[in-house]
Amino acid sequence: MTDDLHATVATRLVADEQRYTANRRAVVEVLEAAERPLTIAEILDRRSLAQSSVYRNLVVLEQAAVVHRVTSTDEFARYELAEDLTEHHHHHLICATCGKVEDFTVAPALERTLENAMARVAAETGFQPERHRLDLVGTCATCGQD
Amino acid sequence: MTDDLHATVATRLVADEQRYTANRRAVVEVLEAAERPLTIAEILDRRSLAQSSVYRNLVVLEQAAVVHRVTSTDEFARYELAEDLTEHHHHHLICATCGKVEDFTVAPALERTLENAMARVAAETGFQPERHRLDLVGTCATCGQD
DNA sequence: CTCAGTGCAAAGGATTTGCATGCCG
DNA sequence: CGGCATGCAAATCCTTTGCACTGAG
Repeated sequence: MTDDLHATVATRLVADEQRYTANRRAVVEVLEAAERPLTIAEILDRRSLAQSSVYRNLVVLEQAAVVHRVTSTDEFARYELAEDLTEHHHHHLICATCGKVEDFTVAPALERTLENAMARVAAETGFQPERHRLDLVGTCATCGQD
Repeated sequence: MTDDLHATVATRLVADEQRYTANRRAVVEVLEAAERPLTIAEILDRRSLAQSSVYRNLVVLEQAAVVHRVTSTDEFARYELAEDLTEHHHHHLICATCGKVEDFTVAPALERTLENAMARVAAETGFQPERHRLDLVGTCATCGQD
């Protein structure tokens, strides 16, 4: 599974005329090991890398559709592996207090309903939807212990 | 309707021990006139106000539940009037290319399904959902004209 | 009079970029 | 060898803050 992942990443980078360097692999490994989207600071905590390289490589990886950028309520950008590189489609629980982002999934029936709604919107407006973002914003278990 | 709006805003601010000043009213009027969430720069374009006052007043207005902060794919924060001050609950079409945010609504049945899903997640995890965020990310009509 | 709100300018902090060096192809 | 990736440090840019001033109650 892991080998598959790196092979796929390499393919996507090559398709984008980019190399799969050691630093880029390091970033992918960190995100693979994480169970939730990580901030740049969290990536740097887990691997000793130059900050600017992480920023630059995340741009490259996002452009090659390897990683996905997630926005929370705070000012930090967070990154996760693209959904089609991991097991499945998921959504986010966003803590309005601390900004932490956790993953969750919903029933397939609801997903299908969402897809239908997206298609309808595309038909009614000039907007071309690529993906949907269903997040729950609230208070995480940790911040809720007051 | 407009008078109602300002009366409600005033009430919320008073409840938060804040005044409804001319600058704050100006911000509310700008957001009321807009048909989509606006960036700080867009607010400043529409009214001649000190940048710092806009930032500070948006903090106050958000805390009083008068305005709501929306995150897009770009680095600019966007603001809109709280949903319960305007006609109805809506979602956002977010352009991945230019960051622009437009409003849209979905069928009530889908909304109810979403509410149910939220309640289930709350029961299964320690997370306390306050609201949901269903956005469609894609390409807007303008950026799609290539 | 008092104190919150305002405006200007300077500071903060995440992110980006310039440039010299290193390394893959 | 040539060119992209890297790392350090400096620059950017959205946002926040310090401070003196104004105005509402």
